[in-house]
Amino acid sequence: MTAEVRPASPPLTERQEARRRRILHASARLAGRGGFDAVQMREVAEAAGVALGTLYRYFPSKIHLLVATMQDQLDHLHAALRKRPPAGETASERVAETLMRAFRALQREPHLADAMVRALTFADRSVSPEVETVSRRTTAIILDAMGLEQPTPAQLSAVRVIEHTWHSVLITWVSGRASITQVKTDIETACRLIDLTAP
Amino acid sequence: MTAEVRPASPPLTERQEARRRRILHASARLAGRGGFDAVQMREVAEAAGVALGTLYRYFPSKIHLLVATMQDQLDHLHAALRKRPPAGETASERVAETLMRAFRALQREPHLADAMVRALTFADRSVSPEVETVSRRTTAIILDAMGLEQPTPAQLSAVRVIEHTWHSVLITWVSGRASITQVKTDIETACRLIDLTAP
DNA sequence: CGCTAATCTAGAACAAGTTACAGACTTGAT
DNA sequence: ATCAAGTCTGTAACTTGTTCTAGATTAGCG
Repeated sequence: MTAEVRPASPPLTERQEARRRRILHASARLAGRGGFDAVQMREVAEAAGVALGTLYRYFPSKIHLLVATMQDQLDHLHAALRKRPPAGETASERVAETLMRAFRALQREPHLADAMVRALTFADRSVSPEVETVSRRTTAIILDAMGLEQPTPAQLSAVRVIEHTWHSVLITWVSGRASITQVKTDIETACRLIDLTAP
Repeated sequence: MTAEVRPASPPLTERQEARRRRILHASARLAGRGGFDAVQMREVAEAAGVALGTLYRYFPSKIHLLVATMQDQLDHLHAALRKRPPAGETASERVAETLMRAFRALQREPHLADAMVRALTFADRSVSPEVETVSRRTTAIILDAMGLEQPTPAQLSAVRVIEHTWHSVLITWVSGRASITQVKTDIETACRLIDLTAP
């Protein structure tokens, strides 16, 4: 019920690392079909070839599991983005371009997006550290796109608002309440804040 | 599993209206204690003096119930805001002031806020109409604060981003990942977008 | 190798959201 | 006032996330 103290996790053995991978893989695969609801802990455990208790030892809840899945996907995305950086003239264009590229990646797996986004926003305090990690990685991606050495406090505020918009627009998109054009407009609108802070 | 077609709901008898009120009241009271988890359907039914099946006839899921609870609270808020409109000079100041007032109202009942915000963002497609209603009311509150007759498309975009920021910052606040000062800063930053669209 | 602690497995058990159903009660129209 | 249709009640069952337990396996160490 309350958050656990997380002592710096001991290094995993090879077989444990493999188990962890299998679990995350199974999670992503099931999510890729029916979304959040299709990720059922018993099925994940079976697909990963581990006992239910073991699954819970690795990921203390379904939300933890899905947030970890998201961390994983974000890593892939960040790597892909580094390979081909955005080409826009201004910082705000580059950020918007980057986020739209991320969005198109999500569009390719809408069910997976559903599972990850719902888990991320439903997460309670016990998952805060993991959600923070996701947030930091997102921030890093945006700052990368801006291409700044030392962002000013005003710029960091703008980035925060852009991130809020990003998360919330994803929610409305996965729940079918926003069209793809709407997503694009909202992201671009939020990105204008960057121009406001660097004239 | 899939969304139902909702035929324009027939008018409720007096006793039915009373039942509905009792249910919403019980929901808000339980939420006011332990938040989302404390709103347990069996307990709501018992506290409202209706059978479990009846509760589900009025609100087809826990999420529907909590979103309806939010609609209810928003109405109260909107009424209170109309009585004492925001006093700021510029539109963006007035919007920021209004949202901060709403935020202070939520702070007074943090558990209730938790329940409503979590439900709102976890809602899937089957709850879209109800969530849309909440969104429209929020938009109305913001437009009221701006005090405009005919908002331009650009201004409507800005309002959308402000709303995204509002929802997302609430999520981070209820999950303990953002301080109250952070909330204030983020709201004010988003509101700057309004100035950008009306020079 | 042989021991000990940690980990893993299989499966039962529990909790809360949701559904199903039989019988009692209301409502509205005649 | 009576009847049919719709609603409500009480209760059990079902589903899926989560916890627990007893015994098998594994890892690390002397």
